[in-house]
Amino acid sequence: MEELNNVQSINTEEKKTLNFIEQKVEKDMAEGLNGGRVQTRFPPEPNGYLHIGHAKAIAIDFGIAEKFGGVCNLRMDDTNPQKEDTEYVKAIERDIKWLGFQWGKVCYASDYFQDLWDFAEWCILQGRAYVDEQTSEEIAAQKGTPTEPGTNSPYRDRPVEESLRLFREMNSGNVEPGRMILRAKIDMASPNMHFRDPIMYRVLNMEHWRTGNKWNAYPMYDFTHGQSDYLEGVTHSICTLEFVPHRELYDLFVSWMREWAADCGEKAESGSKLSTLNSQLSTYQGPRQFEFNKLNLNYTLMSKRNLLVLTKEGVVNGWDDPRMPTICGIRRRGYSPQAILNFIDKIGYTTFDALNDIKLLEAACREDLNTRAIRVSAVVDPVKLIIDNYPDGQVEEMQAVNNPELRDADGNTIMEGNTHTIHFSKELYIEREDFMEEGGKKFLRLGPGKEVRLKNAYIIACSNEQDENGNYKCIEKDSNGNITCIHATYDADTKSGMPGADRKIKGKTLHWVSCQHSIPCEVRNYACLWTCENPRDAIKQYEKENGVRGIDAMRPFLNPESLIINKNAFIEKFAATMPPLSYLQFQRIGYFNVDTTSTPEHLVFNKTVGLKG
RNA sequence: UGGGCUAUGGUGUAAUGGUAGCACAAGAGGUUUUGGUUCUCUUAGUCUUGGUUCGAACCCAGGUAGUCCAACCA
Repeated sequence: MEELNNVQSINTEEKKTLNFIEQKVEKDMAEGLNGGRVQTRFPPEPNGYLHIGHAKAIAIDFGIAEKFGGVCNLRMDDTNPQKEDTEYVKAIERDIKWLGFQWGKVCYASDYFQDLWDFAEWCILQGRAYVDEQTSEEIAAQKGTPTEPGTNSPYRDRPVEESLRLFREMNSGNVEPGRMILRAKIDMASPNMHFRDPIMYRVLNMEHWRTGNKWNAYPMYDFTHGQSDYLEGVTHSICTLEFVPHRELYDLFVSWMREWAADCGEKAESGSKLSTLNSQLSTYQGPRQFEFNKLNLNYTLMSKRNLLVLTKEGVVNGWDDPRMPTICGIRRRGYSPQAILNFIDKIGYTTFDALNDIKLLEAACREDLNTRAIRVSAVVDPVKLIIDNYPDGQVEEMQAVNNPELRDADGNTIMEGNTHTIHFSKELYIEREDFMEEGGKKFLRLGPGKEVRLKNAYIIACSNEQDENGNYKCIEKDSNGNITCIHATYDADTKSGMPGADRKIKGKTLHWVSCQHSIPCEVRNYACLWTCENPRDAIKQYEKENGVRGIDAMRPFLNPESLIINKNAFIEKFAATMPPLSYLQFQRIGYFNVDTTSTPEHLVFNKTVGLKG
């Protein structure tokens, strides 16, 4: 009985973690829909780089397939040859792999152009589609408004044969773009605007990067997506909330396609697509669309169109600029795939249009990097510290732990293979902010009369002796009063690892590097690109109020301090051996990543995120 | 002002007619050779008005607020 209870509680526990889409999938499987099969797809348009919003879609598309033993295909939604390019395909594939997902196969909407064409001809023959020869302005005017019904096109009831002839002509290359389109005959009075005789095909007379010159007329999204899902065998077609109004049309076209399969499948050559679809009619009910809320992050602009402006105008240095919300930008910034996935898991999938706090992403990042990052010492704003009583020219080698979070079963830090050598000498650099002449009681770092520990080294102290002018003897200053050098003495009995090192002191432990044994490096500090919480809305409003567009509407909200380059930092030698994209923690400062442009001659580090507090 | 969708602490999310829980953020304290980590604890919530019900965050109706839809884009 107890066992039974345990099993039950585990089951309910698991159920609790399912989001509303996963619950629907689970229910469909339990009911044996589509033969209990699950298939999803991730369908980017290859016209730009993937961003963290896509990561949310990727996580659920691939995640559901993984969770329910199905497959997820990567499908390039390439129905618009004027915007798409092969250059993006590779980047998309690379980013998905980096996130840790694996697709069943890579498909292209353009793979289905012939099927779509045949289906469209069938629709014409059924009297469900017609060629309209009006201008786009006329068509728009007839569409009505959300509050007023539209009116029928004069071409709506033209003979089927005429539509069929003109449709074929649309693909001949002899028809000017805009001259005619193929429309579905549905309902010009529908409250759903997408039902007012939607456009199925338009003439572009343009070469497609995959199909070349074979096609001159190309299908629209609404006449492609559900059909591609159906032709591929997708069961659950997951997309974002703005496609909710499309769902009815999606379902309609899928149902037409099933009719098409039933109608023409018998006569079709056996083994052909149509014949296969016909034979599957009873076991494959067809795809259904499910929608979730897309990712909105505060202080972040997500839309591809706007990101393109930022790169073109040189506001950022390319798509992989560490300030960009692109997957490649975030990767270069130093986020781990797991950090992104954990964040996505935390914000969840709902139908509420939420604005997520970027702090949650940063928290997820710290949480993951804490277990992953190699601890090193870097001094980003150096001031010289001389240990007066340390022998000139002496150098000591000490051991520093790479990652204290690497623990054995008892919770103790594993030391074996988890340390690296550091060098201690008479002249060191410490952070300027770690010394205060008048720090007060709460300032637990260095100052006259104060004692601190140098990480992995010795306890040191500054004397509070003053000269005849009342100046502290431990501080050297330039003519402007800036501190140029600090003097301290070390307690030789307190070397890290020795018994004397256990001495408790009031001061904190400071990081440091040896002047002679550290390497100058460049550290890039990042902040949000935007000064307002919701740049998308702010830009939109500014565009409206001032009649400007693009970059001019963005400028007022750009953070001038989103990138601050510091070329005065020093880092311990060990860090110079780290390859690009290594996860590091500069102790007491934050998480940093080796930039993709970093070389041993010119070390560059990107600040991923600061330590908490 | 037509239709669709949505509303739970500061933020995000759970509770699927039966004890409003979790994470982040914020605050207090302990531990600590990172003012990190970790461990305690605290603060704070069902948009509104009705209805159905023994019982409503959940179902229904109205209101309010937000959001999406009138591209030969996806």
